Amino acid sequence: MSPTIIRELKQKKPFPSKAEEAAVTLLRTADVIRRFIGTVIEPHGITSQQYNVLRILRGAGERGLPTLEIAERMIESTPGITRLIDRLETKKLVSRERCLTDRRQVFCRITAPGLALLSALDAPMVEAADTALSVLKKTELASLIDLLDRTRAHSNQQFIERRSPQ
Amino acid sequence: MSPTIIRELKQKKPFPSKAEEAAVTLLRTADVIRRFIGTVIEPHGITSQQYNVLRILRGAGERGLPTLEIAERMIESTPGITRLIDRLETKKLVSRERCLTDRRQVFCRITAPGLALLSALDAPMVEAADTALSVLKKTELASLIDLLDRTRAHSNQQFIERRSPQ
DNA sequence: AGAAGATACTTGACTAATCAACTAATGATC
DNA sequence: GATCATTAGTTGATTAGTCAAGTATCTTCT
Repeated sequence: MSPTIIRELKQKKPFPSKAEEAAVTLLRTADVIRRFIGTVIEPHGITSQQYNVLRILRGAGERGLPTLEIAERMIESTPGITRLIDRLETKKLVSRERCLTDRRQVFCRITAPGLALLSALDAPMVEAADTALSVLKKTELASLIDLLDRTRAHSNQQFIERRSPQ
Repeated sequence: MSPTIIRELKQKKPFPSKAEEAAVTLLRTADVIRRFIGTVIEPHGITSQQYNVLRILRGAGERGLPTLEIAERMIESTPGITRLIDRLETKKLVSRERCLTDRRQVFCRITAPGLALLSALDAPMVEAADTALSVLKKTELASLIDLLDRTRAHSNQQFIERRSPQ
């Protein structure tokens, strides 16, 4: 019964559509979470995006991953993946090597300092997420995840169709 | 029963905490929605952030709003509000005027071309949001909004406490 | 009234994101 | 096996975002 987002953004009129209200609510909530998580990551000298890349590379293990494969796995997609990784390489947190079997590809690997940095962030990150979402009960958390998963699957499909209509 | 986000990001291991999974899911879903909405707005020559400012100013009416008041109402907060509005002024979509009673403040108002641009976007925006969220039933939409509202309220509080601990 | 503090921006310097070419390597086809 | 298309990544130019410091104005408190 309480149109929270309307009060929060000091809107005079209610949203014409519930879907639009949900979209605005989703974007604003994500922004709050993003900034909250940022306060955990950024004091360690890397951005959230760089953290994301390191996590992906840790998950990928010894072999590493080709550059664009990393881009595809990022939480927030970015066309600037090359320079993002340039900065991580400058900080000695990742290393790069051209692939021998397919010389177009460049494999990226996380370094020991990179792994150490991630280790230091593991506990604080879990704690931050727990804190941010601790208002929700277990079942609510599960239902939030489910609603978001379905929304994402569907709107991603719409996004793809809109960009490349056949 | 399906850990969608794990498959999607090609993670090998499940998330150690449900809260972390929810946070990642939330951020990624917001990113998809943001890009989807971007495809509607950006062909009109403005960014999503600029669109957000115009919407706020349309809602504010004749009197307009002081610069920092706009920043507070934005969906995604930005410290670069001055230059964001500079760009809108250059495009003649907003006008600015120093307040006479408090000469520190600068009131921003949306111009006629700004209003026209918004009008052109109203229907497509509602449609985009509807499309993006059309997988969810009415009750699910309401419950998503509720879960997000509560999450945001709580984590925003945590964010504030963490930044300025007394 | 004059000083101290708070507000409301603004600016400068720097970093990062975006888009559109561009190169190099590979694969597919005739 | 030359040609065309595709893939993988890079680079350049432009735009946008971030953080710290600065200026002007107002408020409060002696």
